[in-house]
Amino acid sequence: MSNGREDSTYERIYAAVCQIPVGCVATYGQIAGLAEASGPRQVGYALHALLPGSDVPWHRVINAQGRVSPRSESDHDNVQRMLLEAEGVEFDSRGRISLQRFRWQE
DNA sequence: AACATGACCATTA
DNA sequence: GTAATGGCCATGT
Repeated sequence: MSNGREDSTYERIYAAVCQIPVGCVATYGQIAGLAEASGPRQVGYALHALLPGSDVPWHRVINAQGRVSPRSESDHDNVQRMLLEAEGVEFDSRGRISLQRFRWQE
């Protein structure tokens, strides 16, 4: 455990993900830049560690290919697509998102 | 301390 | 357009 205030890299990543507006998506590399993370790998790692009981919209984070990243369990990726569709994000016939239209641009 | 793993990205074929 | 390789760094054993 740690003290009440966490200055970990994860905290910055969570904050960046929370900043993503509804109906938009962001890539791991983009989050890494906003969160000042050392690399996109740590973003994915942070999200994997945050899964249970988090108010962070992790489903709005996708990879640079505009696709949902395949994680250990195949169930979760299906959920992510459903959540995005519920927020207004449209998927391609192959389950791909048009970054040109839905990518979060500050 | 070292090794192996991981929800990635960019380049190359 | 897809598939494969190397490099990035933090985490757990």
